[in-house]
Amino acid sequence: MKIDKSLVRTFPLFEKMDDADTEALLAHSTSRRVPVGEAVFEQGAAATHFFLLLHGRLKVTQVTEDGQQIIVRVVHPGDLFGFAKALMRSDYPGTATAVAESIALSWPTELWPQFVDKNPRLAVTAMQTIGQRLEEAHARIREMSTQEVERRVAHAVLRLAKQAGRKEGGAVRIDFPISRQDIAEMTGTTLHTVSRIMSAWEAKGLVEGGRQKLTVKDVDGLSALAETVKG
Amino acid sequence: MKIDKSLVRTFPLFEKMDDADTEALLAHSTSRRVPVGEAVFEQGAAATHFFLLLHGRLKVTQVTEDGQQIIVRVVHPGDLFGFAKALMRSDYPGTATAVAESIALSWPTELWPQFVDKNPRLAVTAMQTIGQRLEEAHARIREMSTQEVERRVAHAVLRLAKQAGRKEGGAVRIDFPISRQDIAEMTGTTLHTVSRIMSAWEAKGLVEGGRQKLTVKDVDGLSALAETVKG
DNA sequence: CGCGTTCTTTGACACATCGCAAACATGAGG
DNA sequence: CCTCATGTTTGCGATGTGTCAAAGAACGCG
Repeated sequence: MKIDKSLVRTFPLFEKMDDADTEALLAHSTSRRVPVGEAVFEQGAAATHFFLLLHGRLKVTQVTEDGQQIIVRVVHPGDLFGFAKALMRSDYPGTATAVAESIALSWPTELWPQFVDKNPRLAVTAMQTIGQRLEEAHARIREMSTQEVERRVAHAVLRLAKQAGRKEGGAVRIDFPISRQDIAEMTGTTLHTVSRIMSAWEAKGLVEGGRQKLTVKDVDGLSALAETVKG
Repeated sequence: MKIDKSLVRTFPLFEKMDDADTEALLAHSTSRRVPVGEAVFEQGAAATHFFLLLHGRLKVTQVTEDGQQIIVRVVHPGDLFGFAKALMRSDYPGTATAVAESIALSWPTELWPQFVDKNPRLAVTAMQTIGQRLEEAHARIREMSTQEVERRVAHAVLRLAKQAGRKEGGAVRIDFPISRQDIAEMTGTTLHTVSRIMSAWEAKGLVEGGRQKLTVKDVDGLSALAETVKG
């Protein structure tokens, strides 16, 4: 799979890995196409594989006991995901669903220890990733504890713009279909409130919305809003 | 230090470790007494050591850019804490402050790799711990996204009762000084709201409060409240 | 033992946000 | 090209929670 290899090479994770090792890793992988709306794995299922997203976009969601859904994170190309086993879990804590046509590589979890053994760098990266995720989670808790909805939404949108933004002139378009509902589930609010807020922003010329579309027209303006100390 | 060793032995972390290894670990450690209000380490400081709480109780806090504080977690005896380096971080993400007279063991972070090497079980436990923490963080995000304050507070109190509860007849007293402010910072609300809620609970006979004191008198009742689907 | 600090309780009020409901827009598929 | 499903906008009323303010209670310290 030549295409895979050259693509994989562009990811930070494999940057410092030599060709032989990369090859070895890929040799054991299975590539899988995931159409929009389909899940790579479901919350609670036995964690049989871990994954690397080659192309596309996924959202990882969790459902609460009483049926409400939240988006835990968005998976971008180059991200490792679903490595529950590295954390000594036997099942997936969330559901990973494609929001855009995606391609993912997968490995059986049993292979994880070998890989780590053979390539300590992988372990380090994995640790860093997990550390980052923990930090992100805490940042989100901090936000939800102390900030009003508008600022939270602003942060979320800016984050998306940074991670999945596509420059279009002075504006940045978010590169995959995302609904108000999605943003609401990422920020702990309702789609109604998100819609209202974004309408206001649109009036101010900060963003431009559309059905499952979102473009940030004034990054600085939105940043200012996100950082504003109330009062 | 015989006392340390026999105490340490009671912790799950060392349960399956043989005496020689335990001894070796302890040999490199430094024991430190932490009076109430004092910090073991501060947010942003270089992560020079990692720790094990022997006795007492700590709270780990973070301050937001605009000065608000949140409690990230409570550290109980037997817990490993401050191992930022295991996550490839060079500084501590939060501040650990004693809320009760405490004793902690510490090791230089440089020793971490050796320990892990020598005792793989430690690595596994550490991973599990981190996994748990990530999960807890997500659970908290879920709660904050979907539940009203009263349920969140109920959950927080029940968690504390489980982790730091001391049976007193049918009731469970939380075994360290905790203020309404603390609970507010754990649940993302204000001390006023917490106070109001707990007054209501007290009227219903669910809990009994006092200055920095809290006793759950009716665990089942409170649990019911925590799980209640609104409506 | 009394003083002052810290923590807690309570009231009144404002307001952000949710819930409900209905109209509207957009894009996909026949 | 029309129609239906899905996503979006908007209004209105209800209300949970934050904010401000002040009094009261508990504890530590001199």
